[in-house]
Amino acid sequence: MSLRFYDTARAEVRPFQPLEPGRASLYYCGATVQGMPHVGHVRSAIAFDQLTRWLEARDLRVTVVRNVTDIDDKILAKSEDSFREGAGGEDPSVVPEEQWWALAYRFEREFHRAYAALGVRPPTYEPRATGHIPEMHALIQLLIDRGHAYPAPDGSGDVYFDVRSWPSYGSLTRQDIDDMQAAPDADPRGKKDPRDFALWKGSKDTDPTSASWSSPWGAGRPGWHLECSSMVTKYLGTEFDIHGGGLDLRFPHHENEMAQSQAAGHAFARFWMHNGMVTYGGEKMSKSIGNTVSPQEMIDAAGPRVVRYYLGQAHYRSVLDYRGTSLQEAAAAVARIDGFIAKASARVGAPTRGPVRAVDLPAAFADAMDDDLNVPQALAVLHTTVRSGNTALAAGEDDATRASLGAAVAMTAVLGLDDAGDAVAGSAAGGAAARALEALVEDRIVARTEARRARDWAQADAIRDGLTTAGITLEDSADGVRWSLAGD
RNA sequence: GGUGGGGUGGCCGAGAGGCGAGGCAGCGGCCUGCAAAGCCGUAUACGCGGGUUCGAAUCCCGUCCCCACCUCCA
Repeated sequence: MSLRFYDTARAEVRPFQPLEPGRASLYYCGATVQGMPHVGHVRSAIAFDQLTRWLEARDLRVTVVRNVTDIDDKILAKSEDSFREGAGGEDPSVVPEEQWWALAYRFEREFHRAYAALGVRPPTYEPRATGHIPEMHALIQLLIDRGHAYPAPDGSGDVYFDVRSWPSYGSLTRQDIDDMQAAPDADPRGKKDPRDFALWKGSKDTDPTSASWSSPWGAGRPGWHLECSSMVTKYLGTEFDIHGGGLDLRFPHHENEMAQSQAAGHAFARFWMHNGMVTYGGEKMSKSIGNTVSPQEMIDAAGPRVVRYYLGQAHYRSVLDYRGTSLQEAAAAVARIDGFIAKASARVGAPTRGPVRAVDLPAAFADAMDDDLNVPQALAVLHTTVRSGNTALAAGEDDATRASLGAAVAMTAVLGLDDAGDAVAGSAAGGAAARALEALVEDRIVARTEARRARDWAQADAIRDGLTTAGITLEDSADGVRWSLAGD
């Protein structure tokens, strides 16, 4: 079977044929950098990182563009708040008297830190909204010329998209404008229809001058949806393969994006892919509810590899409910995989790492990934490989061990576990402290081995218990004693 | 009100007409001086009620419940 993905626009899984043979173009929505990243942001990035890795394994050259929304209402509001008397106070995430652009850039760096820690490879390019004002102006003008946008008649300087002028508005989410529930607090301003959305927002007196750009319709700043349409077209063209993002972006963001791009005459995305939400106690994790867990909290608790495994283990479209025991369970699974990789590498040598190609992977794994990235099923193949590898290892069958090791390492690379943390626990971690630790542990292991040879079990166990208390686990085997740090 | 997605064994989580995915936890065994790790074995699982079928977790009808989106949100 060949590659197939679920396309939100058609609500079905269908075969994926790249627009251009041998290449694929992917645009997915990054963050509005108005605060610290939370787990949901990172899950989305991991999902599209897995997609990218799989497309590459299928021999496609992938161009990935992920935007940074660095100007919006919340960014401006938070910056304004930081100039209030006593701003910040006990909240360490607030920097007093911080300009909006400084705030946006500070959080952009936090996102990069989180992505990097979890092995999300950087996209090919990461454009910022504020860097594409001329492209947005051109698109607005095109929409006005084609009769799908209009400057507000109330003198606000706003320019709106005219949803009633675009018959297929609502088609991405299969909604009829007339059936939609009107927002209770919607401000109609100068809109012809309450569903009309801002392409350009006229400056208000209270806006900082640094957040205002001149335009043919008056000074102002970009509307949210417009940036993506402009940047997609600039970097990937008027038609491209896949547009991704979180499920909550389907409406209104992606609906509006699709409407304005297609109304401008662009074919736009061939596939729309959306990842499921992360919930906490059954409710969507979100800033407005306040039930968020930060990636950093998870990393501190379980290490980056375990967090990567946890967030990437469920199917990307399903809801992922975080519970207190989630990370422990993931840690046990990762320890099993890592334990095999470490022991097998010690026995037959570490496999050479290079680009992973689907044809070199177990067929069942490749089939699962081809089928709309069925990661849970792919993981089952990985675990089965680990089990047979352990059996081969115990039986001293080096060729079989080597085969399982190579397959396991390749599969972890596709899933992105290779870039998150270090696979080899204990020893060789680098650095003076690590070398010192290794020397000390090895010394204790030698002492214990001598005690065991002398059948002095009390002494041998005392040494092992001492190491256990220090968080070091010993494993005896025919090939010698292996040690590892707990939780590593 | 509209539009999507769900309810699978103690827990997580695939599957979508017929050999009970995989992981975690548990139990029994092998291995071990004892452990750890590993291996083997181990489950009247498919929200509820009907129906179709030789056979249904998978199809059909009905019904209950949950989540997301329709306002900023990954």
